[in-house]
Amino acid sequence: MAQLAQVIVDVPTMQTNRPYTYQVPTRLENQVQLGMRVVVPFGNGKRQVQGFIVGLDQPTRYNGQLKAIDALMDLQPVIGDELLSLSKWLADRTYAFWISSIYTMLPNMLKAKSTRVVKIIDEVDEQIAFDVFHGKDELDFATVQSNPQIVSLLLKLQRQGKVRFEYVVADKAKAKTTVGIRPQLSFEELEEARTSLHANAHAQNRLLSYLQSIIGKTVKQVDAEKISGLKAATFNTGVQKGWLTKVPIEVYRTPLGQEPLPDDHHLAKPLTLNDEQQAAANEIEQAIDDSRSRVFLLEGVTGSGKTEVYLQSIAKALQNHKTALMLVPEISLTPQIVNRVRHRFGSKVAVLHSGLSAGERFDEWRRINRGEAQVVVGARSAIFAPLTNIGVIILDEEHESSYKQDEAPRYHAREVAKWRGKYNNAPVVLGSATPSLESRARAMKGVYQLLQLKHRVNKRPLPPIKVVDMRPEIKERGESNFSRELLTKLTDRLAKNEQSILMLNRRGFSSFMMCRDCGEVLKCPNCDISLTLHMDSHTMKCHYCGHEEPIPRFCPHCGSREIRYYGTGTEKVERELAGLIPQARVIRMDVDTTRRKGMHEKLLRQFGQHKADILLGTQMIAKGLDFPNVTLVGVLNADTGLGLPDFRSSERTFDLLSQVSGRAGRADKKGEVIIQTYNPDHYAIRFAQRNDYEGFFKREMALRHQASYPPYYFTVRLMASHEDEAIAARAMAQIKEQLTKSLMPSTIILGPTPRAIARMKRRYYYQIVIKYKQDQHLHPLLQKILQETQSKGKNDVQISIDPDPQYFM
DNA sequence: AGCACGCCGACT
DNA sequence: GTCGGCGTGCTC
Repeated sequence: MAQLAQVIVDVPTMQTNRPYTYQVPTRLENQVQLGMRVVVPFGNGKRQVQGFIVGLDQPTRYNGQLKAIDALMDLQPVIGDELLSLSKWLADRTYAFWISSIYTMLPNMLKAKSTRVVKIIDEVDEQIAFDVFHGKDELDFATVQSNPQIVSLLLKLQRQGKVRFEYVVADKAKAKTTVGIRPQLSFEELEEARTSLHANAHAQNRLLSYLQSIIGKTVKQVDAEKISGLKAATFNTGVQKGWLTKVPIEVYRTPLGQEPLPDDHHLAKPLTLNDEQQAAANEIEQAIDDSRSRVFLLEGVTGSGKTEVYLQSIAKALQNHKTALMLVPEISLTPQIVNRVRHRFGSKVAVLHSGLSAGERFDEWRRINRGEAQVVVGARSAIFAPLTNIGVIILDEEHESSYKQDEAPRYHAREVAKWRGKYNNAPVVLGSATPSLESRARAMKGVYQLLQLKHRVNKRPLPPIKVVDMRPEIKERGESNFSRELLTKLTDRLAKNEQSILMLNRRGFSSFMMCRDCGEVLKCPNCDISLTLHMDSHTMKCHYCGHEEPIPRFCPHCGSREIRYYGTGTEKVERELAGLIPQARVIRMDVDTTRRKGMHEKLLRQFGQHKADILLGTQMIAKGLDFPNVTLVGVLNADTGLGLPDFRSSERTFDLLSQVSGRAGRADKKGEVIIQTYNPDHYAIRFAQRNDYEGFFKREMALRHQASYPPYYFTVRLMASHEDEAIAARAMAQIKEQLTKSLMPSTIILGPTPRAIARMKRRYYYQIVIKYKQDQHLHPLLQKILQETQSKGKNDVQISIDPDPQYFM
């Protein structure tokens, strides 16, 4: 009986989200392996698609005629056993297509491009041959697809049997190569060739000697030229005479500034740990030794030396002949941290981040896949690095929301890390100065093991934080982003030739209403969550329960007319600053000034070289920066984030303020922090001012408990969209009915409500938020809803599901 | 996704 | 009568 293979095809729809069975042709029987890419026929006609082998020799219940695999795209599997089962789990967990989660784990280059080509097989009209086919005998269908006239013409020609549609699955995965030189003859034969040379053919004579010295080897031509001192032309002559051949040699693309460091010399030595660090490291290293899949929460204030604990844990894993994976939020994946790891572990390190080109990314991936790199540092998607035998997984800044992917598959890197930790029997270390409430709560329950670093390595106290109330400022001086106090301090730093960092909090740029007199933010009477301004309907809406009210003219709290929506931009602030302190040199860092590749690093380098006095930026400057000459940090608007319709808004504000405060006074000079706010008494700001994580945690937990939010409840968000608002709304109403019928009474269903941006890309969005403690009906029910509402075209309601959403907006 | 099949309106 | 519109259903 013929060998069978189960294949997941690259057709991301609900209907095709399952393996299809194919026959393995005899010629491929010895080569097929799980996790390889294949080209398979799929559907009517001659359509070909890329697929992945996810099973071999499993019985099939399919009664129809099986088709055969056309070709294997790989000699070695591109997904190992671990990642294969992870992909299945991921698809299930996040309600994504299996094929989508497979692609999420792989570099883009492994996604083959499938093109349709129209080939002329019989004489066609001259005019058509010229106009449509440009005189050639084939045509890329994609180039004419949008022209209905040409499309129908081609279809007509197809019916007449004059043209044929063909499919080409083209692999984009190309290794970069350089020219290599290999002697073609034996030592004696080369010697023989020497005798027939002209007496004055010195170069050829030298080439023969050189070739004799590299018998049986392949040398890059660039190196060969350097060593032998010969020119390219001489090597070409050698080829002509049959002395040598040129062969491609695979080389890795080297990202700029990431040239491999040699392993052998002056790798940075481990630093000496203090008692607290040592205690934490001991626990982690013990777990590595014992191959225990324990989760640790490493909670340490800024400057407490978490990174050194990470590095020594990685060293331990390597010592045990295992590999290590370290995740860092993209935003803090700065050369500073990367270099620290690379200087410790040299060429064992592979780095994955968004700045790499597709080719560079593919090469780093291959280095890992081949076992040439044992330490991986990267952002979110690096959690899928093809490491085997992982000894430890580290997530730095585990509370960062960027660990959650906000498009399908909507996975959280922390959850994937825990899965891989379990699979590999390896500990997972979650590190943060301000752990997420979820993680900290688990640590309190003993689900995670809490490791605390309470003291800073240099024993320096954290900089004092002053909160400035902007309400009287505005009253006395009118519109300004700068309080008198902040201006005075900035001028003072300028005089002392010290630097300052100013952060403009861009979170919450969306439109909410706040009173400039009393700081009151307009909230929903039912939900205790800010209302969002909807300009289309001229109303304030609650995105949780759907409550709606007119835009207020007076503050409902103090009656002031000074209630308006809130927000400002870095550019505006920069202009104001130029007017107030014209002599200050300012570097502005936001999405606009850092869009170009390498600009981020360049601006930071300039600031580090003191080419500016003030670094003005958005959240992107809150993390990881370490400039010894910075003695003042100012937060222009601490409270914008508080106005967001998001139950995590306080947590995020607390995190942000804690982070940015750590940027001041890193070295010997004393630092200080100014926080400007309209809500000086808000607990997130108060606790941040006192560096009191513990206090914040307790207070916030109480609020979450009271309002039934995570970590007391799990959440899922369902979204439906349609061009017709009524249809989207109706679909959601029906879904709600289904949910209410089948879910447990303790499960809370909120909505449906229109989303903050109710209309996007000409579609209307509605959402339902489900809060539950445990409900075994939920998962199967959501799967069922997805199946039933499977959209067959843009005329159908599209449903998407977001487990553990980061935002509810 | 892409393609075929199938059932209705305006044309060589 | 047929060409082609897009609703429906299937792809091992």
